[in-house]
Order: sequence, then C-alpha cells, then structure tokens
Amino acid sequence: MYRISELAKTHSVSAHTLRYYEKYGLLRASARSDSGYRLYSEEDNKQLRFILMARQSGFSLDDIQTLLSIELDKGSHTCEEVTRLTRSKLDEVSQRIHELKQVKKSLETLLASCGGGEESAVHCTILQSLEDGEKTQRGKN
Amino acid sequence: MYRISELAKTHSVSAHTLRYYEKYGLLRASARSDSGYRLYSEEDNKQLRFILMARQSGFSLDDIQTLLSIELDKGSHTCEEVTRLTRSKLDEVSQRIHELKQVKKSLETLLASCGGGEESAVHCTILQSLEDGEKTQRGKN
DNA sequence: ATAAACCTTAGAGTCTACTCCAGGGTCAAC
DNA sequence: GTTGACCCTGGAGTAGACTCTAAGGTTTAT
Repeated sequence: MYRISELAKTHSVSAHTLRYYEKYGLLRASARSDSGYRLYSEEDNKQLRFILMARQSGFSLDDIQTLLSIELDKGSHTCEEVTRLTRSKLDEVSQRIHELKQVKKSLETLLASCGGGEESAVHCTILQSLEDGEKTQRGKN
Repeated sequence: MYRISELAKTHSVSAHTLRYYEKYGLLRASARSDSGYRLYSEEDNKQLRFILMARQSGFSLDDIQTLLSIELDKGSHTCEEVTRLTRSKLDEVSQRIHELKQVKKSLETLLASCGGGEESAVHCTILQSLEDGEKTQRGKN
C-alpha cells in the first residue's frame, strides 16, 4: 500500500491532484490507515496509470469518468462506445488544430509585413493591418 | 452614433461583451444619452474592429490592451515592440499546435488498433493500451 | 396607456483542472 | 519531547473570456 505522496511521486503528480481526483470520483484510495491516511493498492496504482494515460491522450476528466465506467464493467459495453468517444475526441482535436493553424497564418502574415526595427510605430504595418480589418489570411488561403 | 446592440450586431458580438470590454478597459463608448445609454462613435466602431481583428489573430485581451496603448500613441513606440509581442504569440501558438499534434497522434494510434464494432469491450484494444500504459506514440515517433 | 424591446448597474456564475490555504492531527528520528 | 515531514478536511482562489441575473429605467409602436 502506498501513501498519497508516494503514489503522487511515482506518477509525477501532486498529492493535491490525487485528492482532487477522489473528489471528482475518478480514484478512491481503497483503504485508510487508523489515523485516516489514504492507502492506495496496486489496483489503485494501475487505475491511476489508466487515468493519466487517458488524460495525456487528450481526454477530459469527464471523458475519463466514462472510460473508467466502461473499463470497470467491460462485459456490459461494446468497442463501439469506446471508439465513438475516441473518434469524437479526435475530431475536436483536429478542429482545434485547424483553428490554431489559421491563427498561426494570421500572425505570420502580420510579422512578414513588418521590419520590426527601432523605427517609430507610426507606420507599423502590423498595426495598420489590424486597423484596416484586413483579413490577414487572404492571399495564401 | 450607435447604441450598444446596434454596434454589437454589426460586429456579431453580444452587448454583454461590449460592456465587458468596457469594464476591461478596452473600449469606452465616447458618449452617453440623457438617459444614460451608451453611444458609440465611428471611432469607437473602428477601435472595436481593431480589437476583434487582434482577438481573431490570437491575441489575448491583455495583449490587446498593450496593442491599443501602442496604437493610440504610435509616436512613442517602435515597430520592435509590436513585432516582439506578435512573435511571442506566434511561438505560443506553434507550441500549442505541436502539443495537439502529439495528442492527435495518440488518438489515431488508439483508434487504428480497434475495430470498434458491436463486440464486447472485454478485448477492446483501446482500453488495453490505456491499461498497459503504453506510450501510444511509439513506433511512428 | 400599455406592451415589447431596449437600456442601466453591480455582481454572481460558467468552464476545466487544478492549486493553495487554514487549522489541525500523526509519525519517525534524534 | 520536540522538530520536521507527512497527512486530514472543507473551502477558497486561479486563469480567460465571457455569460447571465436581478431589479430596475427608457423608448417605440400600437
């Protein structure tokens, strides 16, 4: 059995975070010491690994709730449920990447237009683009 | 002069948002009616356009504060200040894209491994990968 | 003259995933 | 027997950009 900060250290998270996960309903210590300290079993350890892997793969804590409820009773669930969640997460991430790429292009266009030297900003083309309400993406898009 | 919801409609934002920008210090209506209604001038309109362009380009409201203070007194500032801010924003965005691409790769690897049909989740490879704590990025990375 | 559609303010709530705090109890070492 | 490192709980605070609410006042159309 591990105490909270042992488990925390093993997984490079804080003890705070583990208590937070408990409050969130993701991970309960399977025992307590006489003095009330949380004691985590090997099973708990594995469950935490599962949680952190999922988090690293882009799932929200809410999603992880769902994944765990499937994981803990696999027999009553289908692969389809898992792939649906995964695919929808993938769509979200792809969409976000797409948006950020637009933003990146805007910023690059702004930068490319401006020398950026010590001159006064009076004629700064970045400011001018923003004033003019130019779609900075134009041209290349 | 425009009333708040006229200006809001023109720029497809809510009146709430305009009041919020005022509280934030980004955009003050340049006049008030006898009854206290905000009245926005053509200048205000332009300034809002500037704000929204910058926001769309990925600047935070805080950044926009800075950009505006430069914009409103260009003489005392240099292009360098503007490009520095822009470049740092670009770096942030690039970094975030990079992270999200990692996440995307993880999700794709998970998905690729699982058929996702109506079968029971007992042998679902996605769940298994998460259990095993496999670095799903491996192989291709 | 009254209803609908607008406007005002101050302040609270939303979302996510923590992070920190106060105020206290527990444990191991010297 | 005390220091220091650990643990507990409940609850507040953080970031960013809104979004909404309550409780009213104003304008416009009918």
